Amino acid sequence: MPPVALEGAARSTARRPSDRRTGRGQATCERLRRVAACLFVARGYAGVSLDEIVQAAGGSKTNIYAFYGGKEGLFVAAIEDALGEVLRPLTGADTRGLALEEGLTRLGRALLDALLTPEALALHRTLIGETGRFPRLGAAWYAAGPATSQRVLARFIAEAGGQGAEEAGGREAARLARLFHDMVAGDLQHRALFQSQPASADERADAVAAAVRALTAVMARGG
Amino acid sequence: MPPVALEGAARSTARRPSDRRTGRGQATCERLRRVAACLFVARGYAGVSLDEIVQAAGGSKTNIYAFYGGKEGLFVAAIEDALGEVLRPLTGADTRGLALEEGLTRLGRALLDALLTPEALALHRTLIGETGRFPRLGAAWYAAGPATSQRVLARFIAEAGGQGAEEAGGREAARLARLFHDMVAGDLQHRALFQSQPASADERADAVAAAVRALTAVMARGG
DNA sequence: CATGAATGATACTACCTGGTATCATTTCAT
DNA sequence: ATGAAATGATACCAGGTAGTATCATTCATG
Repeated sequence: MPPVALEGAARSTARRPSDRRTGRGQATCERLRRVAACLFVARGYAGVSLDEIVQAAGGSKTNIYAFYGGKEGLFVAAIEDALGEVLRPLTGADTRGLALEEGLTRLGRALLDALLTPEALALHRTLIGETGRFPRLGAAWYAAGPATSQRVLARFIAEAGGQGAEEAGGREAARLARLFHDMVAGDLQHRALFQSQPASADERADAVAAAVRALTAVMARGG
Repeated sequence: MPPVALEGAARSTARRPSDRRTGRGQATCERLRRVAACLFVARGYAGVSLDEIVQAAGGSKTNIYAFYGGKEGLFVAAIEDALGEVLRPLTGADTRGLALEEGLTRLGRALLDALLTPEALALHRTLIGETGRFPRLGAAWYAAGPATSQRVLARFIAEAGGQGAEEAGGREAARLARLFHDMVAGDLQHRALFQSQPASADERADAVAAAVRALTAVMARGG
């Protein structure tokens, strides 16, 4: 999946003196975005100052205002960059030809591993706090996160789902995917976000196993 | 459920010139906390200044430092106040004697109605952003939120749960409660938090119905 | 190589905010 | 009633930050 596009909003306020940009300029532009992403994700929008970003990345505030139009533009561009990375392991998982339970287990573990990464959790925290100021980012996060996960899961369920799933078409697979997604991620994600308890590998495996059993039960009985 | 106690941490930095407090003092102390709760919940810790709180609530910054020790103390006290209110409708729901599906439906709707309240969503957003600075508040939120919901659900499931549930004791009921909780709340809460789409009454009813069907399927088949 | 634009370093400006100090006013116990 | 303590209003301080301006330096292109 390509990174979600926010071009219009992000760049609208940016003053582009011209499109002739030096190679050096291009490089610092990207360096600023990368460094800003790390800092913003780790400490939130208000917790990072432009001076700090510049000091860590090189270049100068001149670049930030020329390229991104200001702090908000840089924030949007930086977060936008970071979004695509979060679910990489899930979207990259190969489940072709696997049996239902085996594939669900593999996808569930990949999902948990992706969601409970320190980076994913930090991004989640940062984003949720700024959804009011940057609604587009919130929508982009949902699209890149839960929506993407559910799509991947639904595709596999529709393929491997035997009896009940294919009858009602993709609609039913999507519903099952959402249930599975929430059963796998819900509680462990909450605990990680609020209690700072990382959830051991055993707990993750248990959660996935429980969700797999539950989903197969639902499918067998026509939930 | 009593409001979660954070006395030690919250008040530790507060300078109490003495315990003789005027009636007027007591009143403004509470007024400050109430007003601060509204503002903090709506706009986050960094988004509200002490001057603004004082201007809205009356009194003066002197009170804040005398009663709460500073901005952080006031924040903790204010959020602590707000926590108890969130799940009131769920903990107050009466499901005695109801059949399994009927009770689950009622509890599920109460849960969604509580979680998707604008105030609950705002509180969620504010808290998640400040979990790093105030870990105790994050834990308190989990205890007052998901943990409490799951306990209420588990109790009902253990009572009404017929065949499978009581065999394995409360352990199994707790597992089922967690699955149900996550199936009901997971996706709609995510969408509300990130997409600012409030989820219509129909969507809520559908989500609850799907979760109820799924849980009964799991219980019938021994998930 | 020369020139003008792009970039970098830096200083500066408003502005805001948490926290403290000051002093007038109110409250309450005696 | 009265005086000490609590409270309120206000001004002030120190620190920090987004954004702008300035000017030297570097780059790309003819």
